[in-house]
Amino acid sequence: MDSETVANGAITKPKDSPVVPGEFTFTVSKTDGRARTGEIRMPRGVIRTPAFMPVGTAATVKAMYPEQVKALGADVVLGNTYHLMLRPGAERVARLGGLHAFMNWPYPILTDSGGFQVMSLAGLRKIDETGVRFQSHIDGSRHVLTPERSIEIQGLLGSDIQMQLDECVKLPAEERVVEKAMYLSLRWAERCRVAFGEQPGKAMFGIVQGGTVDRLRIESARELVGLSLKGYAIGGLAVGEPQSDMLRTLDTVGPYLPTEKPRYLMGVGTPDDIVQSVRRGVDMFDCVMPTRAGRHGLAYTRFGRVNLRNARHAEALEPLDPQSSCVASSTYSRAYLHHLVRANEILGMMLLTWNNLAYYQELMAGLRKAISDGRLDDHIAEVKDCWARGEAQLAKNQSAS
RNA sequence: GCAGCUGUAGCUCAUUUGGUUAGAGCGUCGGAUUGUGGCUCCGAAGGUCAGUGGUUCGAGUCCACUCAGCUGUA
Repeated sequence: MDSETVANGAITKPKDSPVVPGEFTFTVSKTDGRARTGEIRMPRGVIRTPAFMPVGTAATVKAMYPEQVKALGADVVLGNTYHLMLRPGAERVARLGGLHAFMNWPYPILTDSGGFQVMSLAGLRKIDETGVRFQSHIDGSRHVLTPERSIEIQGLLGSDIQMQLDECVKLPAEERVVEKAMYLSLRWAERCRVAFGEQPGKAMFGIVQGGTVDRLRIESARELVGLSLKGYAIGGLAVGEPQSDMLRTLDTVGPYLPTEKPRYLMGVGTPDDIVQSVRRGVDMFDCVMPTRAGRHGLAYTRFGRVNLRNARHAEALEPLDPQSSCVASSTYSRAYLHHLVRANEILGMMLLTWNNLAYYQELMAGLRKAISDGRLDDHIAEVKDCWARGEAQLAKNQSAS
């Protein structure tokens, strides 16, 4: 564990992170098959890729101190247009000095455009060429989000990597629905690019859509690349389709994306999803899995998943992972975590979120090193073997008790 | 002591004038969760309807007694 984070049991003030003026750049230092490792540089810092970005929707990575998130090795967090525009409001965040100062995270921030949340959260929503009309899930108030307004909001927040507004379709869906959403997203990408203009040191990413239809994905990627953006996201995956469909879609899209630009697979995923996607050349990920699962009592570890709600942990004195450098993983007994989760105690959420993010960052660091060393496939085999052995052990303990 | 009320799943309660296999919420035991609602969803286990006896073709339901709890009263 980074001593900075736990010195004297207190969260310490982070060292100032002076903003270094400069361009937004991506350099690949090593490849292994289709996988690559490298760095995205921008004034607020460096993102080591492949990267996992903890999700900090409402200007907080839930149940974590920002200082902890950084100490775990996260170089960038995700913030959210939809949530922040509703509460506390983009203009207010701007008046308060921007999102970085507001949430005490001086490092890079990527913001989602709000398209996905409108699909997954908002009530009554209407999508047309101009944008999205929706009702807030908080108070029912009515709002309009256009591509231009989404970029404006992300600018007010001070986001370093801004996402185009897109329409994300839940799968399975009819092909014509997916196609319509893909073309609308393309037109919105162009409007977002114009609205974003030229902003040194910052980037706007486009989002490839098209469901699991190869023809649509290829068309989407081709058109987007024509806009020569600074990075390309693959959206609309892990939204209900089997993993095999997702991986096949990555295989399809990969060749159409420029190798010198970062690739971001949005909303993914489980450790296995991430490992498989890194092999296919993805550089960036974000997912609520480690944080949400943590709040619900599920731990991700080197030895697979552990559901701490389960009665079998009630008197288990061993920690989640005695070898881990993370305090939450190596010091607290499963019995204690079980109790905290059952009692719905805040500390339970904090410790499990901490453990999960630690594991995710450890997973990414391992993948980066393996790519550097040119032994990614061997490394992945080891990682998966460890999950399998852990879960077999858990099953054995269960049948024994 | 007397009178009244109450007794159904671990808990809080349903169960139309007696009528198929007594239900719900919470809890318990599992599972799901992928560009975050600490939200939510799915499945399972769990009952001698306080007990005994009676009336009836048929009783959680009606009657008697016993037990337990609550309230009032001398």
